[in-house]
Amino acid sequence: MVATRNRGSGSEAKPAEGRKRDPERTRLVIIEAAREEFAENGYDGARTDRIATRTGMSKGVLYHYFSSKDDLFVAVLEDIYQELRSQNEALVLDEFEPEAGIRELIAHTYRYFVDHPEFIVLVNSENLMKAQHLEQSASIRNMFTPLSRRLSELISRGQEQGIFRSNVDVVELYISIVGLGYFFLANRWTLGVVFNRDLLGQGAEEVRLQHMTEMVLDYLRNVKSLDGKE
Amino acid sequence: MVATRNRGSGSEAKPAEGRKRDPERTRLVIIEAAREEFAENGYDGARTDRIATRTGMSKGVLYHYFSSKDDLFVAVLEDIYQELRSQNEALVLDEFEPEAGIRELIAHTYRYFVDHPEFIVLVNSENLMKAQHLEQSASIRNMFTPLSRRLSELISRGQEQGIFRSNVDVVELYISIVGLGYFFLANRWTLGVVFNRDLLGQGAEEVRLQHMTEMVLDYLRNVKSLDGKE
Amino acid sequence: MVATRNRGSGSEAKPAEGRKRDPERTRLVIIEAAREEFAENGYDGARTDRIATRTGMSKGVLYHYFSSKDDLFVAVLEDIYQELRSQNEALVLDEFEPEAGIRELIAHTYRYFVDHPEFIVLVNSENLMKAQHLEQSASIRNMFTPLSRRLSELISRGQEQGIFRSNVDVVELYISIVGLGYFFLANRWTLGVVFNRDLLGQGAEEVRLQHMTEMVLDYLRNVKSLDGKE
Amino acid sequence: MVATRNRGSGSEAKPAEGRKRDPERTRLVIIEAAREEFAENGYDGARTDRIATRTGMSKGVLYHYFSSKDDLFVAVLEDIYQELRSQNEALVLDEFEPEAGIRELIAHTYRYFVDHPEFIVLVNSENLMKAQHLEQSASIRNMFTPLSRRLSELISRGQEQGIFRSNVDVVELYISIVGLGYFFLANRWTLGVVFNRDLLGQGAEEVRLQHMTEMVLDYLRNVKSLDGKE
DNA sequence: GATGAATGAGGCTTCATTCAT
DNA sequence: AATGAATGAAGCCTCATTCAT
Repeated sequence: MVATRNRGSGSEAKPAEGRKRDPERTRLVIIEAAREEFAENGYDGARTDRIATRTGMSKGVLYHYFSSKDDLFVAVLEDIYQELRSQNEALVLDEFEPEAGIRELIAHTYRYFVDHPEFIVLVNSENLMKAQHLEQSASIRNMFTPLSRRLSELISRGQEQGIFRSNVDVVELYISIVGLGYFFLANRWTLGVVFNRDLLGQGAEEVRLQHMTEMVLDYLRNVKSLDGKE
Repeated sequence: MVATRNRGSGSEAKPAEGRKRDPERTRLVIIEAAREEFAENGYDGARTDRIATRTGMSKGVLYHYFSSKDDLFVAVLEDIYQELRSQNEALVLDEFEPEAGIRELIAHTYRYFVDHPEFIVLVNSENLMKAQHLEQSASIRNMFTPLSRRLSELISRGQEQGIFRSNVDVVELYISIVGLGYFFLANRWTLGVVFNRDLLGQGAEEVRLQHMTEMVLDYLRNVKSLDGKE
Repeated sequence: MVATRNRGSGSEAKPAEGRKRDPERTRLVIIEAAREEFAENGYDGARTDRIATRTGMSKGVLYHYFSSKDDLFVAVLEDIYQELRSQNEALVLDEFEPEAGIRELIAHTYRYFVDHPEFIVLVNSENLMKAQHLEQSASIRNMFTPLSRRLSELISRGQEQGIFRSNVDVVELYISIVGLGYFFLANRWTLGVVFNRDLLGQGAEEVRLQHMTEMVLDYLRNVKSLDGKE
Repeated sequence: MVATRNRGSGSEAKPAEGRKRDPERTRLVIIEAAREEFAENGYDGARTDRIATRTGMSKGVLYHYFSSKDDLFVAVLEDIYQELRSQNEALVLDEFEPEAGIRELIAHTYRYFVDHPEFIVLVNSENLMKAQHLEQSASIRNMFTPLSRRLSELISRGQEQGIFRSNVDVVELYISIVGLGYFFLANRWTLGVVFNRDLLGQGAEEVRLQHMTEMVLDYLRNVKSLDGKE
């Protein structure tokens, strides 16, 4: 997202052509470039040289703005998490009926991952390193608790209407919503090989979305409580 | 697994003490060491030096048995997929009632990931590289179609008994079964930060298993078909 | 010294607060900052960034006043040598009896080095570079010949009074006077290690001064000439 | 010295021509090359690339033998101090009459510095860094206490014979013996400029030796004690 | 077969200096 | 005059791989 991404004009990053000496902008250009590089190669596979090349500036500039590759990685992570969160906040769940709200949330979340495949690689990298960067980042800790709360309210409304089950752990639910899409998108290549099925196209993506939406809703719907709890 | 891991004698890996010149064994020791190294650091983060150190042998030996780091990585991947598959095959699904069979499959699969966290890192690494190694590996392509078939049979039995829904895409289902656990286990660190919840302990692991089991079963159970299609 | 250091008001260096556009003053502030930086790190270890930081001004200013790091180093050297010389000149040797004059000179010189440890590092740095900067500096060549002359006069008086030996090479003598203190002060750290003795405190400094004073005076005193020349 | 330097054959360092794969020798070659580079440029001015070039080997080799530039510097320091000490030990002071012994010690020490100008630069560098490397080196701490003892014995003999003064601090004395030569040799370039005298040739070196020998002996000789205290 | 010394390309970072503003 | 962003050469160090022994 790089903070003000797409704000105002549809302006675009890259070498900051035309404008010169705009530190604010330069910083964003660097984060954008780093995001691409880290996304394509992971943390260890990323090269500071290539990040510099992507910015169209010299390598030294990176270090004028960020103290190290690590520091830059943190900035990229903060940026992309910020972006995901603001995407989430753009979705006003309380305008929907409970089931429709869930459907929206699932689709919205999934589409974010489809549109921003960088997120997956960056987050995988960070988990490989046991979240050592995120833990240092004040801006990220607790970042998703607001979303938890809003989801919680949605579920409550559904429960009050008698259409949603009781005993829903919102965090577990959200992890499932994310995980069902994330895992598929992240592991399409190996999954495609072991099942000998083409999972890379848009068709496969839509099939997945439909499947996972059903699964989540079947879990939430109240009917099963009749069968006795599980 | 390293192919014949723990098969035959209860012999154990490492420097192959006592025995000399057992090429077969040496090869396994190397794969074992490489597996650990790749698992802790990912492909790019792994160091051939450290792999050598872990084996207790010299670096030249690695290159005697494997032509490159890439080659070694392929061997490790083949080994661990082989292992997962044989774990799967140890689970004889047709001995179970349909629902119990699903429960077993979910738990079995999940526990494999819990016990072999290497799998996750290795597979993530391979997906970062778009499965370039796996695609070269004859032994892996189609590796999971047998499992698909067996799962399919289990579902069919459930459908015949009227307890499972119709219209189940077995591959999608299996991806969900795996993904619900894998995603959680792989991303525990960042999830823990953004939700400010401790997800690392065994308690959290069990909660997860229970949640995902419910979700999958709720999806499979027939009741919902009454509500009209989803 | 920075030329007019502490001259006139008791004003002090640093960011030149309050006053604006005082090029003369700015120049001095820079030299002062550079002196500290070079003194702490030697020529190669010094950083232009840190010099700028010490001045509280931007790096561009340095290059406005001095054309290069080298140029700045020359300015610092000239400044500190100027300072040493004016310290020397403050000592009016002809007001003393010969022996007392020597004692004063030794103590005065030594105390200068004690109080200005920068001198030692700067001069060592310059010798490492074979005095390439000094040789370009017109203001420094011959700088100490006045002192030689005054020392020479003092010795002559002593010789006339029959208390000092004949055949004294004044330059050699001055080098000894300086060297006996300089070497100790410059190499306290390694000497302390190899002799396992603490040489860093003020106690050790005073012991040294006394020892070297005795040595120089014993050399100058006439008595030995009785023993036959050496 | 590089440990076995000049031992056995008159073999010489450099690229280890002819011989291949002789780690022991390679290590010495590296230390030799590093010694030259550090001696010519000081610690900060030295370049690892140039050290590698001097060895005739690739840069990676340095790091196969030493973990860092720092580590290499320590090795060089240890080597040269070892060398100085063994030079010292080659001088059997108790074979000389007291005064002759002192003369020998002075000349011996001075000539070592003349022949090994590296020593001066290395030690100056180390003092700039406050002996941080030496303090970590077990082999150097206390290295000169044996010499102190031997010098002490020589002085005692002189005192017993009534030709040397009492109250001699051996460490101070030794620092003077070293310092009178070291300071001159180290600072010839700047001294030459400020006194406008050529101090670089062999002539100047010999004049210096003579002057400093006189000075030290005049200090040690007993006569002055008649004059009362100093 | 086995060792580990040696290679050399390339990784991350620094730094004196320049230059647009 | 002054700022500090930008440059690019170079600095220290790493690492997969090769090769003499």
